[in-house]
Amino acid sequence: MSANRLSVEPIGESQSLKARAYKALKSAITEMNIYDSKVELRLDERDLSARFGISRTPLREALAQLDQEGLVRVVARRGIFIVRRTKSEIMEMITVWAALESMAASQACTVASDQEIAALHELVDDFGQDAVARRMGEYSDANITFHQAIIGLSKNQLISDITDGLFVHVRAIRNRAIFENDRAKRSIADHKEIIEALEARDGERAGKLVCDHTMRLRDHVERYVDIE
Amino acid sequence: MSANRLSVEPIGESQSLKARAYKALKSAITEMNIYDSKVELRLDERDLSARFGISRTPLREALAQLDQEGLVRVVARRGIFIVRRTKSEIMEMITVWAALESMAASQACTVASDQEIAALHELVDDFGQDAVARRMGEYSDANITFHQAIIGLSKNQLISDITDGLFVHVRAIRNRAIFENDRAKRSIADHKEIIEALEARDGERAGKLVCDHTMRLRDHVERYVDIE
DNA sequence: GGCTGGTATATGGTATACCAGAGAGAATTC
DNA sequence: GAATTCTCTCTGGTATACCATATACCAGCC
Repeated sequence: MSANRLSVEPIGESQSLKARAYKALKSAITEMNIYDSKVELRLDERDLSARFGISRTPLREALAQLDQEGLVRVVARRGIFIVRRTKSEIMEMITVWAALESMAASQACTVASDQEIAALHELVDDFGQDAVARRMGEYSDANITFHQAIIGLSKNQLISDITDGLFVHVRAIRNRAIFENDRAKRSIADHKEIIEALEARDGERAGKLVCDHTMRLRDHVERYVDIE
Repeated sequence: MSANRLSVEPIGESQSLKARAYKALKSAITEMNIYDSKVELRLDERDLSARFGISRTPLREALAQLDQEGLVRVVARRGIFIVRRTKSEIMEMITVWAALESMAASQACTVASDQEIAALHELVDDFGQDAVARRMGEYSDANITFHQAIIGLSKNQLISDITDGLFVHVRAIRNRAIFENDRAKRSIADHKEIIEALEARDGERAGKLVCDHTMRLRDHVERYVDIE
């Protein structure tokens, strides 16, 4: 190591208080099981600012951002409430997810490299039938990882950004038996088929497979998941 | 615009200053031709708050929201800048638009009423060949109206919200010869075909037609529109 | 004369005080 | 005792003062 040269990265890059409050709040909200029983859905600006050790101003800006993202709803002189999405809103999100990932898969066939596509195998193979028997939470995460990977192959940053926003909400109901065992097995078969289409550079087929796959999930949630 | 029309706001004062500042700024930004020559792209918080007659606090919140939407970029101790999207960003937006409107058309086949679909004819027929010769700006607006109508038929609020956000950006480059005469004629033919598919309740075909139609626009912009 | 380092200022970030309206519970009326 | 009104408090909205730093400009040293 060249000790004769000063470290080029003293940086520090101290984030703004707003950004830090935003991250902290977002992860706190997404971690908690807002669909379970009687969790407190109300927040208080002054209380939060005190607990974060910052003033209300940057905290308010963070809350305003979360409000726009739909994680929280700020009501004048009433309070700040963590929002539970309705079932139909979840349906809409999955529909948008299906449309965008389908397009991403289609595009990936022309812009992704062979290595990138090949890398998808790991995301599926690591999760054989034994693993399926593990906690569904793990499978759910691996499942979302796979889908995010496909989206990433499209090199379309906007699609990635939008779907990331959606996954935050969809993940919140993952524990509600969306992915039970049978679905997991079927899901893995679907995933392998999708990879095949990508490897064959068949954009139309890849798009259709992805769309159908996700729309089946949508129908499943519609039928078996009970929210509210 | 009809200035003699009654204000749609029954009360007017109930909106927060933030909301009003947001609306005012957003319309001001979207109206200006930010891709033209040497427009001033820099904003100043204090100057704006003075001109709006409000304090910096609600103005800053409005700006933060515009920042998150991507219309503006707030840089600490540097300034606030109206952002010009890059060409590749516009490409991504049109791609997302294609994916979502395609899905919307497909869904519309099952959830839209006959009357709702029939109403689409007006949006196309009112714009015959004569009208095509009018200012392209008008056509562009009518064009977007048609697409928004299809999206509305899907009854998917999320798709409407996302695409509304995209149209704001796409409209900003509408004057840059996206829709020249030939394309307009072809476009109208496409639109009629789309309506046929919807009337036949052929979701798959409607989706594909819409997708192809918009992706052709994408290719056109890719080839002929020069940004930056 | 040109580079270096200090300094003024412009600008977004943050803290804080105050405002106004919604709600709950006390006070009042019948 | 029940319905109504009043008041008090709690909460988000707004105004304002101050803070920290990026930038430009200026002075001074080589």
